[in-house]
Amino acid sequence: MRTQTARTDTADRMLDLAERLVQTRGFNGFSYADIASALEVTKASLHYHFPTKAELGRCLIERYSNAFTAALAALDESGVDASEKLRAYVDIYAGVLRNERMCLCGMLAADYATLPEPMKSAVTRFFEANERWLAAVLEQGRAAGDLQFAGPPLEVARLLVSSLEGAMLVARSFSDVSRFQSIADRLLTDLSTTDSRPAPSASRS
Amino acid sequence: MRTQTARTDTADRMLDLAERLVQTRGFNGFSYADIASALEVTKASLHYHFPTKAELGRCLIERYSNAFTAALAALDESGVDASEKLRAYVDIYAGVLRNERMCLCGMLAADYATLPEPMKSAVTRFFEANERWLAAVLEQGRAAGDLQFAGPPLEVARLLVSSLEGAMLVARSFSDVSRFQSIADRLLTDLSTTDSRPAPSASRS
DNA sequence: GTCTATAGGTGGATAGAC
DNA sequence: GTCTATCCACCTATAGAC
Repeated sequence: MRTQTARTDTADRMLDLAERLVQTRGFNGFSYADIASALEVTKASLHYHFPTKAELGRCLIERYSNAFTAALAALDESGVDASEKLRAYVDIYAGVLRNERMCLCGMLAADYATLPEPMKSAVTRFFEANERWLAAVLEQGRAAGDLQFAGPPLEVARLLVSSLEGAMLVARSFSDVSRFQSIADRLLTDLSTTDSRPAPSASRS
Repeated sequence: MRTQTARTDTADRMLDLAERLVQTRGFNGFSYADIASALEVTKASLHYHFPTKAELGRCLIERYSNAFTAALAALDESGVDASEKLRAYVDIYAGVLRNERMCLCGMLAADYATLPEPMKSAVTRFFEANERWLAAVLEQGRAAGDLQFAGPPLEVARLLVSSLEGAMLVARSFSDVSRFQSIADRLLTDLSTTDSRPAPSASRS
């Protein structure tokens, strides 16, 4: 256990700011100088904690992924049903957007071609972990009868991750969280067993 | 009418390459030097045609939006039904992704916070134009009975634009077009009147 | 662990010749 | 319309003192 050092030490404060800068401006849209001046330290001090920008980026994804994993695990332990889990999952995204940020890994997916290799694989692993968690929730929800959808849960999970990332991306450029919320609500409604959409009019062959 | 000058003049070749660079690396992920060396001209020559990077970016969005508008207008004049229009719309996106690119404006939406003002408004106008066109197609398709969905067409249009942008973004990081295609197919199926999904099991109150 | 100082390179952009 | 040459601000990164 940590003794008496500050709750947020220097490296954490650096990561906090770097994270916000990546989420708002992209990995190629900020510099060590931006962080240094905002925290009133020198660039050299930054390089002491994070020798290269690639290493800083890798640490950012690691921390972000761990926080996400922990949040999803907490949801699993909460004992709520699948549709409530999906709602809570969407709320995580909405919270990021309310801070005028894009998902860290969604932003890095845009910068993907310019990223160093360790960051690339960390980004796709983030998406895969999200998809796996969602697929499990979807499967559980369908079995329990509180969700309905056709086909493999993993396919629906991929639709959800991609659609939510895209909804954040577009909504942020309009500075309009309700654009995201409206899309997310529609996605969740389509999975709900208590919606009121018209029944399909015909089956094939 | 253009006389005997080259089919693709210098400025067009510059735009072609700049477009590809933005779509793959983002607006902050390339430089005038990248374009100059690839085309074997000097940076000064680039600055003759496009005085600033902001102006180059503005021209890129303008050209891209015009091409998109023309493609959608051609679809309108083709006389195909709404669901075929949606399929063709998705195919435009798929073609971009097959070239290992992200949608230009989707990429710029990620870079949004770092863009000069003229580029920002051009990006959101692109999204709005897409949403308007899709909303009209959706409305027409629902009236004709070959599409089904609940609520305002504009809401569904926004879901489609955001989801397709997000699906491109994520699929590109996996270098996997089938990831996009599977999501797009599912979105179209959900709008189709000839699908085979299970009927809703209950109506609210 | 933080600093000063600086290396070595690249960014966008301009002047002026041809 | 394209070139050479150059400016200067900024970039990531390092050396070495404290």
